Amino acid sequence: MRDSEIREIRSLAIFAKMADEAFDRLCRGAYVQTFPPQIELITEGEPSDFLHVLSEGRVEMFARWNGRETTMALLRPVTSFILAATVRDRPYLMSARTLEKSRIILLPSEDVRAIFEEDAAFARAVVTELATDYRNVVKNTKNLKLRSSIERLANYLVRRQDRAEGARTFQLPVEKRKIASLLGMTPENFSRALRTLGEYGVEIDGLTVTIRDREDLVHFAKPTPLIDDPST
Amino acid sequence: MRDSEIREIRSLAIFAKMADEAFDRLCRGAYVQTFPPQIELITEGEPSDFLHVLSEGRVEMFARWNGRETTMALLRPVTSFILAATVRDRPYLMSARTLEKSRIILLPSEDVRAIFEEDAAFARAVVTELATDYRNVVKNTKNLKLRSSIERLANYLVRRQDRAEGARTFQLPVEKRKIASLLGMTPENFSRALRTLGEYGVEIDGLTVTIRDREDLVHFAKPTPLIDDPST
DNA sequence: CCGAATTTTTGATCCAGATCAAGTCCCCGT
DNA sequence: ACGGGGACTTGATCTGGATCAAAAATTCGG
Repeated sequence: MRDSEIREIRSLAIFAKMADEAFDRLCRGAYVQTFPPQIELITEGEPSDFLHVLSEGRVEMFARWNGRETTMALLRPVTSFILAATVRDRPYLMSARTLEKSRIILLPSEDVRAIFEEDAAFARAVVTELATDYRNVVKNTKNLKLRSSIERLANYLVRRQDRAEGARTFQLPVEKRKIASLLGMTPENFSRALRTLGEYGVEIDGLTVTIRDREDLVHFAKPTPLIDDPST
Repeated sequence: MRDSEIREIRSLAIFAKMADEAFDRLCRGAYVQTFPPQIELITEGEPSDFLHVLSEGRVEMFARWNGRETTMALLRPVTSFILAATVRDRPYLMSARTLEKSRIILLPSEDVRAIFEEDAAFARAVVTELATDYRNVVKNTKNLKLRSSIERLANYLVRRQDRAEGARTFQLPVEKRKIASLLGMTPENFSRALRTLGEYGVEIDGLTVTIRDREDLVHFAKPTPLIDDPST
């Protein structure tokens, strides 16, 4: 593993405070791999042999049942993923695929669990991470159950604008069909919903979004930190 | 706190392995309260001052947004709830109300966090609990996004029968409207879906369900451990 | 730069599930 | 036992969103 990668991992909240010795041991068993786009990195149901860290590129988490498929999350560097499966030593609940050429760091789950037993700082960080993830999934459930699809889209755009530091114009992070699936809607419905939001000052050109009147959009979207703030 | 209650809490996986000293300290600050039915124990958005343990009775977790409300979970003894909010010292994401007369043990969140910092066994147990909870919410999301409402209901009944150790006849745990909301459907739609499942050998009389032909129902429901097994 | 494949949009239609409106049933307190 | 209120069911209707179909716009490999 490159020095830059080691520093990268180290900077993740989950690894930041653990003892050097433990961190070194974790890195010893780790390896890095670069994948082309559209590679299925992990498949739901399989044993969780590695904790994954996305170092470069883009990854989609998704799930399948009975011939259907839905996007569960879109990841960008630097993030770890499938921590819960690793910790519990249980099969993956979600699958993951690269959306573009991506570099993934693989940490053997056994090592992660072993070091977790020994290093208290690491254990605490894992708790914080899992609690945060848990709360984000709960927020997502509320989003799905309490809002219509157009409301979810409106709030998604508001959040995107926040992420773009409030810029009037910003880019959607991935193709629309993925965002549609993430929000629990079809591409067709997504497209129409976007047009409908034109009434509230949303303009769209390809992946470029312009929010003409944020006030107006927010008034419609009615965001709340209890659903829409990913940090709390 | 009564001796029986102390033993009760102690038997929860999350508290089972911690040091006696730490456990005693946790109990010292704890107190117990009995609530009548329909009392809102906690309200989303409020600071998470206590980790709650349901000792007797029944509790509903629910969430509100923009005048709408949805059931998030139904709890029965003995369970802790809102662990993630406590650990992260963040506002509750869900509200909770008693469905019947209930006894609740309240553990000051500050104590929980303090002891969590000191007692490694407790920290590990918290991780396991959070990872399990996280995975259950993910399963729930898959259930919501990948299945129609009648498929969710069919799988719910299969799970219920499992919980009743496979008995042909068993009782629904709460009023139907709550189950409907939990499954993300209206009471009317719930009622009709139940009738529709008659085709697959489901009979209903009040809260009493009889599964005439489990094979048939399972064939329709297509359960998978990656959604329907709460233990993995 | 061209052609093929994929995504996106638009239109038409369909359907699952919501809403509205009445009953009916059941529980519960007096 | 009776009356009242909520829960449940049933029917009628409506609608958000899905599906089907087919252009239009993009992307990408060669």
